[in-house]
Amino acid sequence: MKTLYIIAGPTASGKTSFAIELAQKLNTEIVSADSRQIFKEMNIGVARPTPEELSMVKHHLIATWSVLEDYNVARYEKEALQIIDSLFQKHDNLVLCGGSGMYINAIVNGIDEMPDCDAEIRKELQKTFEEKGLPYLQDLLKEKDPVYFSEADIQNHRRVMRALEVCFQTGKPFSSFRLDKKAERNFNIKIFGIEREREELVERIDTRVDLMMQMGQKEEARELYKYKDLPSLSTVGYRELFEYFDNRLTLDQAIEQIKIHTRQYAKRQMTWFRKTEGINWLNFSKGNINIEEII
RNA sequence: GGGAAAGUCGCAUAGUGGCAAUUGCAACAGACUGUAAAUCUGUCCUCUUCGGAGUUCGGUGGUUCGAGUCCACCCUUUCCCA
Repeated sequence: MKTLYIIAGPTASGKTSFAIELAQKLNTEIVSADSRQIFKEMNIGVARPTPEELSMVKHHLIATWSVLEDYNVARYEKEALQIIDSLFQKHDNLVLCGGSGMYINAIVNGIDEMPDCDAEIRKELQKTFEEKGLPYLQDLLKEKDPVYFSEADIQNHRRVMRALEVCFQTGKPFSSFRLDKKAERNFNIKIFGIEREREELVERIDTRVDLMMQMGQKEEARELYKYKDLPSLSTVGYRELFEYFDNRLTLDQAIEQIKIHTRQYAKRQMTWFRKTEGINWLNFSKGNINIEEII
């Protein structure tokens, strides 16, 4: 039976180097589960593994798509699964490493099949949202899909709009597609969560942000400024620098904001992973982890 | 030395006689089925059997039924003139 080793955890916890070590021990390859490292235009700011690291172990789904692309979890699930299947042809074990909880969840539990939606519909909804506000969309959802309306987070305009776009696209309620069916996978899954004491994680985040700046994150962001309104560029480490370019922040303020927002992101990741079923926590703040033991 | 302004719950900010006190940030907890490094929710003086109870607005006194708000003095800070 094939086994997929999943390495999850908050940003700056040390997933990358651990995954590489593990993959080397298992003599296998790594599939990324990172919603931002997948873009080829983003490098420094998303802490993509270095060329050296990438050469140590073969990586997949890193720098493979353009930020212009409309990427999403469903695409990720399909693509990653395909890669995983083909890699299992020649390997007994594989490593999946990343911090995007939803992406990992799509691999582990699957995600219900939903019809594609025209970009036009989303644009229309966005416009309606800006012109008429959330309450209007809430009313619309209540009418189109009372089931989802009663159970969804109605305050979250993203949730409301996503449901509506499916309703409009298909003429059926969004909830009718939400089967919450657990996917069958033909391989074993072992999930490990990397954990660090908060104080240490904060330190690591701060140092990493400073290092990114030294490595030219400002220049990278400048290059991507033209894409600043794309969803993919709505990313910590970029949006703050865009504000600096717009003279809304000083450079020091932008850097400070990046550090704060990265901490908050890490916290959200922990909230997500804490509820992940079957996760084995490895506390890197408390001594060394013996890889042999977890294999 | 003289004059002016200001001190509010971690930081910033509102409040000019009825206030446990506005808003933003941070922090903490949480949600998450196609934007997910996104987006959203709750808590945030203390205690609480969640009904309340007890302490607050630089300090000390005072006026008032009632003071963050008015008065006096003191302390501290900033600015201007020396």
